[in-house]
Amino acid sequence: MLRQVSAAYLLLGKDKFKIMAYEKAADQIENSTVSLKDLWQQNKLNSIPGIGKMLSSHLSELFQTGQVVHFEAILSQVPRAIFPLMDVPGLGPKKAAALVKSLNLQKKDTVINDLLQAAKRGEIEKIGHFGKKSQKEILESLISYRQRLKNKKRLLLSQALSITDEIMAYMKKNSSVKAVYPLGSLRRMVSTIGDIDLAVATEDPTSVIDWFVSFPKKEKIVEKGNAGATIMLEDGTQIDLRVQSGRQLGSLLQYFTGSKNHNIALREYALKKGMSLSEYGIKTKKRIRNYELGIKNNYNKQLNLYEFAKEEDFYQAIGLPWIPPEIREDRGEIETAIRQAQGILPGLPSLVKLSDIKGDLHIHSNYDLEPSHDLGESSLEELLESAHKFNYEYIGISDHNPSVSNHSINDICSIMKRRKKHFEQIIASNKNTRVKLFIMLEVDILPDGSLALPEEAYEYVDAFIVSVHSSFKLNKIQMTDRIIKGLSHKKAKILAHPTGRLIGKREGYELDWPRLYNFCSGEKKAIEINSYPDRMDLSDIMVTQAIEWKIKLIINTDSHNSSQLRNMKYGVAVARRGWAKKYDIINTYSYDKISNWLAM
DNA sequence: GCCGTTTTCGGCCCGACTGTTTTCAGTCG
Repeated sequence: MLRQVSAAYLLLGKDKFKIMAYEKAADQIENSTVSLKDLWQQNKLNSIPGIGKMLSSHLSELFQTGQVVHFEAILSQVPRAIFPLMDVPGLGPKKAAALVKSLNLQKKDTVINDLLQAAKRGEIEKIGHFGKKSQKEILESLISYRQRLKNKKRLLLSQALSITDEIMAYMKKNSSVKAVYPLGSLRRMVSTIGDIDLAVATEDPTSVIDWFVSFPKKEKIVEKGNAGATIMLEDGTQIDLRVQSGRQLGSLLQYFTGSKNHNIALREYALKKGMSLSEYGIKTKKRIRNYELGIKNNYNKQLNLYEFAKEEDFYQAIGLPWIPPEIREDRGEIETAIRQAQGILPGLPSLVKLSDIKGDLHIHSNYDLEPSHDLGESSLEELLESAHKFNYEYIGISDHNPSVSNHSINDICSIMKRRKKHFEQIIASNKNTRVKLFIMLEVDILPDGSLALPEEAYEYVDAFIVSVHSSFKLNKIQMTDRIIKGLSHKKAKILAHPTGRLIGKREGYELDWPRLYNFCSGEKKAIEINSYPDRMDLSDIMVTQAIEWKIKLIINTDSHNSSQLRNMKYGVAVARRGWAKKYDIINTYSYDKISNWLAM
């Protein structure tokens, strides 16, 4: 709504900075880690930067009455049909308004198709300031927009990384390419990736750009210039390339890593110190001596520009410590970095690293205990061997519980007993590894909150994980009661894939999170960060919340195959994005320490 | 409209690319 008002203001010729203020408020709300409605209820709307007296009163009105009289008055002065058009790449408020007016497009529900037909009939090129090329571009953009709406999807991080490997290998074949870096949301390790951003250091930009746009899997060249280019692959994925000389690489890496909001906030901060930041370096109004920037010999006299080959030096020049890419989201990292530079604690967190991880407690083996869900594909021996390669101290095998409908209580207990014995024999005879084993289980929490197995069955496990695999549609209260009840068993230590989301397929279920956090915090239950690429569950923002509640977190892979143990890096990425430190994550603990916790 | 350890007035991130202009406007990230 704020964006629509902003567009309307633009068309009505209002002050440019008022328009920007609305855009900024919209950005900040989108980027906010707390719900706007919660803030409103606490009367703290203007705790969001960019929302002041006026906007918070408008938003209060929205929450109270469902609409804002002032917004409606503004929006009624522009044709509504422009707003759907503004979602189409290449069309902004001005072009959308010109098209709607000239072609008399009134109906906002059909405007996309109406414009498409008009383009096909050749009516756009007749409008002033539009030409043949614009018409062609708009037509193509409309078609691909409709296409993408149909199979609308962002890439999973894992998918994006595999495409990126391919194109990076291709780029490296060009001898002018000195180095190539995956940047943007990829470098920040966001769970889903919109487009792929690459930077290349080179002294011969033209040849590198020509090479890039000749990538074999390219569907079309979206744009091409002196500084870079954009191509689109067959599946609609866009790849942006920027090229620059090594002398300016530091500022390019910084700029192209983003996020957009981080960069804006950083530039605003620097500007107050008289420094103007860009991907090329830093410009200052008056000549600053090198030592004031903390850097030597980086002043380019011809361009009146300070250049930085290293990203660390770029941050240092602004007076800040280097900020890890995963937390560059304008969620407080700049303020924290400023405080750190002033010697005020706590500074930026020392984020958990992949090498800190000492084990993985959510792994499915191929031992057939006749479960209601899927078995794993690898044997315990294979899993131990894989864990050994990662230098793990321990793993936990958390197979799905035996199906209840097909077995009597006695059957279940004998299956569980057999499995325990089988695992213990393997461990006893396995001389190849010192990886220790926890015999665990992943137990369904049934809709009424009871656990799937009878009490006697838990005698044969060290501890177990609980999770929800059915009845996702319970209401908030029922679902929260259910999970808390399930977690209340003494041996239930971990809540697995806590939101139940499947990225792009299923939203998480309704849950009273503060109540669950409070329970887990008090009862010392751990919440899982599930590393499975389409789960990534908890999300980064919820990791931050859980840490604020002093909840123990554990990063598991939910592997169904020994090769999936390597997915741990995705869960670690989520944890890092949520500002998790080593000791927020319990599988950084030694075997003894985690063993004690499991037995608690 | 928002915001403030140099400001309650006077600023507001910065640059690339495209198409249509004849020096720039619109859009994007």
